[in-house]
Amino acid sequence: MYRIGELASQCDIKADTLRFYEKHGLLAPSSRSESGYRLYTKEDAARLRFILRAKTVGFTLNEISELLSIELDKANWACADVKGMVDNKLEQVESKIIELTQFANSLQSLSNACCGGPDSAEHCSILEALESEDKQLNAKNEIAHKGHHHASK
Amino acid sequence: MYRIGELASQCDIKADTLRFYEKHGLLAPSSRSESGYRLYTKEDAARLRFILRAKTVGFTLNEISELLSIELDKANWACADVKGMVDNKLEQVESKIIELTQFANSLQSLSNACCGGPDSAEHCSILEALESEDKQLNAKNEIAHKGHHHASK
DNA sequence: CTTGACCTTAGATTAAACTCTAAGGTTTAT
DNA sequence: ATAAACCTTAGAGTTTAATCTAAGGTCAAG
Repeated sequence: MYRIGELASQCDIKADTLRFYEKHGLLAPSSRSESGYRLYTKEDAARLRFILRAKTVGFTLNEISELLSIELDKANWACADVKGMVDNKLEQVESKIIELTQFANSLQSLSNACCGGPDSAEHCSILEALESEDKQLNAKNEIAHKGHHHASK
Repeated sequence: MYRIGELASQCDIKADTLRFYEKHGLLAPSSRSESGYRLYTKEDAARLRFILRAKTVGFTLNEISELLSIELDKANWACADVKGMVDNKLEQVESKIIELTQFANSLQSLSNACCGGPDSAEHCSILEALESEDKQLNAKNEIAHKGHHHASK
């Protein structure tokens, strides 16, 4: 059982942020002490790490709470509904991975093009890298769109 | 050459957002028409797509402009500086990819655990998936930390 | 037995990233 | 030639996600 300050410092956030998440339905402590202190379990901590990870990869708190609501409502949902919702989110995550990978490729090719020496970087342009990335992107999209429809948003 | 509204609707954003990006040094049109209209080139559009992609994968506008400043200043930087900065960002991108992949694994295992039928989802818990994900995560970190130092932040 | 580091609440303030409003100039379509 | 649909600026308003403030209760160490 962690108290609010312990959990906060463990996860490198403020206690305020935990109270904020609680107020907005993302994470409530499993119990309270006699004196009313919030008491977080290991499971609460796992849930928090999930929230923080989701945030760093670009999900909004609303999207995250949508995801977590699957857990809260599980008794009231049919398994098929849950699966649908999860698969939907999974598609979003996978398209983010694709974008990030393209992003990484773009940076990698810039880094590769760069001599790394003491001379001016006149000929190391991120835009040059971007342009080649866009060409790659278009090529990949053509392949991707052959196989399956991508109905995000 | 695109005018502001054309580029905006092409990229599914508001013209306001383009003016905002200009004011904050992220993207200025390459030229103006006689009457003062912003005129964006294909390269400007590529830069915009880069910005938007970076945003969807969780970079802040500040981080993005730091990235793009490499391009603007390239004549004043040594190639080694550019390479260092790019490699630094690349590390951030790669750790985001790792986090997203873990995220995707977690969702995938939830989806797999789910019978997908009309029964209650009582036993399909995202937390169950998260817990196994955390175990995986710890195992992976141990492996990852053997090979190389990870100095993010 | 009190000082300092915790905890509580509710509500105000901040920062980032838009988004809109006002007041007006320009261009294209009929 | 005039209305609709653009464009301009400057600045105000909104949303999201915290972060801080005020006013006070609790606890462990000296």
